[in-house]
Amino acid sequence: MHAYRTHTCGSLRSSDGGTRVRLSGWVNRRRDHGGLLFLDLRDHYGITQCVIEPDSPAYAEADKARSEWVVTVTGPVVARTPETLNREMATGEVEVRIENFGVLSTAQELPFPVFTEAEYPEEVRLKYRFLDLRREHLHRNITLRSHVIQSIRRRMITAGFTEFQTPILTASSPEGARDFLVPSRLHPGKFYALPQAPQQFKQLVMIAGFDRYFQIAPCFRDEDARADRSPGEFYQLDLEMSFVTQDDVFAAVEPVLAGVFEEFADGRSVSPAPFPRIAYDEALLKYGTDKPDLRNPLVIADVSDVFARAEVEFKAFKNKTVRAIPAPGAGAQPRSWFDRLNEWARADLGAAGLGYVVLESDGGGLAGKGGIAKFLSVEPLRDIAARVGASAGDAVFFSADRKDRAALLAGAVRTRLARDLGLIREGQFEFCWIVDFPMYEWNQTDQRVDFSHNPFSMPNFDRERFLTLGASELDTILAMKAFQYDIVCNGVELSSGAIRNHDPDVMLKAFEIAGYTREETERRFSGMLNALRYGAPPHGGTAPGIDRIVMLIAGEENLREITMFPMNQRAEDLMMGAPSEVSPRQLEELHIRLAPPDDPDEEHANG
RNA sequence: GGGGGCGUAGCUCAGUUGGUUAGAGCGUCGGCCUGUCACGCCGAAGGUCGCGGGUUCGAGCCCCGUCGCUCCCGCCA
Repeated sequence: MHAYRTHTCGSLRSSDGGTRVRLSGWVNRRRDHGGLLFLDLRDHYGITQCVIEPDSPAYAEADKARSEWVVTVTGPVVARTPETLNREMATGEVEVRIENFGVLSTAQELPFPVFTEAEYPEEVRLKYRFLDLRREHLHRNITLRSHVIQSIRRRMITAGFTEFQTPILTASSPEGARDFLVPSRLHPGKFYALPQAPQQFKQLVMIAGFDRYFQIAPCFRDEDARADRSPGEFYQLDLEMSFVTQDDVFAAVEPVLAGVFEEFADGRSVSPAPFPRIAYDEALLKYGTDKPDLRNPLVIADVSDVFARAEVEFKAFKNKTVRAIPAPGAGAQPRSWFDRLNEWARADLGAAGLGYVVLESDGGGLAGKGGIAKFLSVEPLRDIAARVGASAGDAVFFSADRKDRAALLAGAVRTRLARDLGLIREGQFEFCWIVDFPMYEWNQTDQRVDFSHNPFSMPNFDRERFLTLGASELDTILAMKAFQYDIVCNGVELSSGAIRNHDPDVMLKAFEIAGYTREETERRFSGMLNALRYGAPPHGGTAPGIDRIVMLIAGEENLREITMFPMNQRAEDLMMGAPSEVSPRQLEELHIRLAPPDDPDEEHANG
């Protein structure tokens, strides 16, 4: 007989009846009937009911077993009678009669039971993560994560990509998020940084001639957490390709993502490739965000010109950007529903207010009721209705503000309306590319030009003209687009990518426009610029977030549900006790002296 | 750095207008029970009401402060 098991706890069926087997696992539940003891044995693969009677020689030993003890049992597989089989369990048609019983490991009373999916506080779940991971739901999510990554890797390799590892200890980068720093022992006063992304390395891989690179890459950023943003560390499907246009990148990525989502769709539909391409400006206008949820059927329209007309005398909307959001069927909602939305917009969104009008049929025509209806005569009302595709029985909401704020407010209203009215098409994965991001933006506070997103993106602009742009051509500079794109699924930004700037002259000019002198750019990005001067192929790529892909597939709202050992919101690992203090000797070796923030207790103790 | 929510038994939660000894379910422990599978029945143990201060004859409840968890804003090229 095998030392620990001949079968797993998920494998036995009625066809195994009569076989003498050995199982090992955790005691999931213990049901003591006095004259009959049931022990449900659980391992990674499933649960099998084991049973023993008091006259059995092994009874005394088996009777001691408690929840979550690790035990091993030997005995024959017995088909259950029709009255006693359990169709809820995969192994429910059999049970194992315990003839030999051994305890491999005992367990203290658990801080929370692991055989239910009840909700427990994060603090407890994280401190005892190894117990939480025993629970079916989390156990399944983590296994799913592994399968998703395996599928991605297989598809990437099939598509002709090669996986390479890039360094974890690297140099601090001057742009972007805060770095995690690692002190150098050999170089007093100097630090490594953990990579925020392998951005520069993957470009160097292209310059080195490897053509198609990918990596399930760990990334580190010392920024505050969100439900969909881990503190500290996360993984990206990092990829880069040589001799490609933006469309070539899309064509390579679409089948991989669509394929993975279809593989794990489990009845949900996936938007077919090619995914829709939506220009950044168009996304802000129609959806009020650069990461639109296309499961939401509502489309925003600009109606600024309608309120600018002389005949429309509504001062609050004059000289503002006004966006209209349709609310299909909302005419049936009570007044209180509109008031609640208005109050929400004021309190939560900081809006001055949320205008609305309810559309009614008036003979053959259209009439407005409620909200700002009295300011809208038939003509403007009809125009607004036509633009958002609304008709009698619908309502239309308005956001009015400076252009950027009006767009974002309209986007928030669009999302809220679709949720409240039950319009979101659940059970779908709706992908899109957001393209034509602006290369630069105006920094109102500092009165200067900033990079809008990624400073290493190639401007979508004539090269010779770009090199001669003057500071006075601000309108041209701010109107310029970049070969920069995001991929979005169900309102979740999965990745940003770009066709990179592989031309050193264009890069120096790009930074000059953003206020860097030539010398400064040469100094800060010397490694990259140097490499570009030795024959760099045109190249580009993207980096979809693995965690967010798994979140979408698993249908989870929080990264902790799909991460094996997550940190809490304050970037602490409660199980391992990280971050932790280190010994004076370690600090000495690293040439580090601490200067912690003032601690009143400390002062008191010293004083 | 800022804002919202939460904090009562190991866990999930109830706790009225401030009023006697702070309760229930699950879990744990003990007893009974031969077909359960969320087994059932009986009993027991288990509490710094997050912490500190205040108001009051009296505080889980009211006030002030503080800590922790969480969600959001800032931040995340």
